[in-house]
Amino acid sequence: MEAKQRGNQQIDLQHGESHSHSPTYQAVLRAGPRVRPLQQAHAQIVVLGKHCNLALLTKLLTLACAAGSITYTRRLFLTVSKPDSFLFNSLIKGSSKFGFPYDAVWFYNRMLLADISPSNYTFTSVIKACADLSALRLGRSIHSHVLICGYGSDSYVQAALVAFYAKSSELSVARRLFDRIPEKTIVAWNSMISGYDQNGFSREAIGLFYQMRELGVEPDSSTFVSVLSACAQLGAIGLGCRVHDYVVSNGFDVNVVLGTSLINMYCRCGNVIKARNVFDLMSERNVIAWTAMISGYGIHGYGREAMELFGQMQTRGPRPNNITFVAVLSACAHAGLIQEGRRAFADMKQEYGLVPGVEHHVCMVDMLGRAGLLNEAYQFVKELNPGELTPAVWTAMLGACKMHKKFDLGVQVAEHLLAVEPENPGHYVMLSNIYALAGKMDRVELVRNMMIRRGLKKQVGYSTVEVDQKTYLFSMGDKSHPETDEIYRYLDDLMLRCREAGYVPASESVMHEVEEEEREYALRYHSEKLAIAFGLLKTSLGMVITVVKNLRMCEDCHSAIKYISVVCNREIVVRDKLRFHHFNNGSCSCLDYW
DNA sequence: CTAGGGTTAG
Repeated sequence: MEAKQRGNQQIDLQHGESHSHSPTYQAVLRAGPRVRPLQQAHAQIVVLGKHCNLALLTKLLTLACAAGSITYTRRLFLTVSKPDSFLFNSLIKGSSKFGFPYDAVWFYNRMLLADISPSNYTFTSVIKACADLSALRLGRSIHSHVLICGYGSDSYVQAALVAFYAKSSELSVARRLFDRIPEKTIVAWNSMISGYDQNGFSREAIGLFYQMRELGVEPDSSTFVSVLSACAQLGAIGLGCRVHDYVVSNGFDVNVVLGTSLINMYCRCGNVIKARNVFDLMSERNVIAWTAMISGYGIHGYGREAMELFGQMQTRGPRPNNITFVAVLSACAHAGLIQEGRRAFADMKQEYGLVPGVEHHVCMVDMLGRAGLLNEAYQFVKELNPGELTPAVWTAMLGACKMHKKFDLGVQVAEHLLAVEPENPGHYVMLSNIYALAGKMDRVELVRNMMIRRGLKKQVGYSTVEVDQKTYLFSMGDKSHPETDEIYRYLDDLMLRCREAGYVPASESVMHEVEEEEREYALRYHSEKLAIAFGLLKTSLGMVITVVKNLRMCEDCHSAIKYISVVCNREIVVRDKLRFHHFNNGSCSCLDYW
């Protein structure tokens, strides 16, 4: 064995190739993360009989992985006779870093089979792979390997574990682990904050951020990204602006990720102008940044601006991808840009070779349906492959039927949906609304009863409004607020003034409320009306009121708010589940098209 | 002989 090693070394020395400056090693480095040049370098290695040089092979394999060819990497790996821990660690890290989590796990298993002990470095990478796979069971067992091998207090491993449990929706486990870390690194904090954010617990994410600040821990750009995302979800522009100020005044570099996060926050908090400012100032803009900005215009109904930016992207920006086209098509749908939408859908397939998915189909049906082109929308649906006829597509078709009062087709579609997704309360609500519009009140009652019998409840609607950087939450008929009496009195008075100005409340028949109590409160006290009343009470003239609602707005509220904007002479902005409505002087930016 | 980890955007 010793003799053999020495022998190899002698050969290497002969060729002068035993260290990193050898021509072969240089050839591998020059090849970089590109498959073809790597194959050539590999050929050279084989020809020179250097296929036993592990250092060389490790570099080659790492680059093959970085080149994105996991098949080539694996093929090369099988030619290595005695892989060592260094090679395994490099491979596991590379596969998990470059998006091959399955392979990372596979290499990890090979490592164990080869009886090579994993190190803390091994664990960080393989745990990340488990996180990417949301592979809870596997991750748990690797967690126990960690403890057995004595790496339970390695700070890198701990942060990776926190992120892993959070990504596997085990937030309480993640939190318990996090709490037990005596010296929390900034990455541990970030893992927990982003864990909350990614699971929709925006308030918890922000709460933990405040806790971290109180302990004097300095945030970094990754912290900001998660906090801004939480602000975006909540519509918390106050905190969002403060984070932005902090970033700028402390000289943080607004990199492409942070910039995109800011764009998203400003767009979803209602300030597209500031979002565009950030976009224009960014030194690097990738496809995600462009898509975020286009999508931002889209949700505000600024279809022209969205298409203008998309045009620029096509001529001098990064190549649009599937998600870009979701943003483009939905912008077209919200703004009624039918020609542009049809064109984009065709370009997506023909010019860019992209395959439309469910979301694109939904956008198309939605776009055509809203515009009243019901036949074309229906034709579009019928031309889809059976596998593409998802409930989401039918739901879009149903929305169009309801909007344009296509009774027969609407009932047909709704009944189909009820059969496929009997547990989705939204379908019942739609069907009952369609019956109500057709004046078939007995049917309305029937659907309502069916819903009750199946124990289904309409999703609870709530709205939030920010006053003095604090957000207040209201739900329908809510009386939990300490100033409830004042708010209700003010709202009643306000609606009276709206009626005098010509507002006609929607008839009760079009409202679908399951509980008796809800019916009583429904019209007058929908959550957005309460939130707006509170906002008007607490802010001075000239201040814009911004409300965030978790569901779509009903037509009655939409009409009422138009009147409120007149009688109070206020600009009111409402973000509903899908888009923004800017109410001013009695009209809405969506032009009643939403 | 060879590097070095975990967190972050649409």
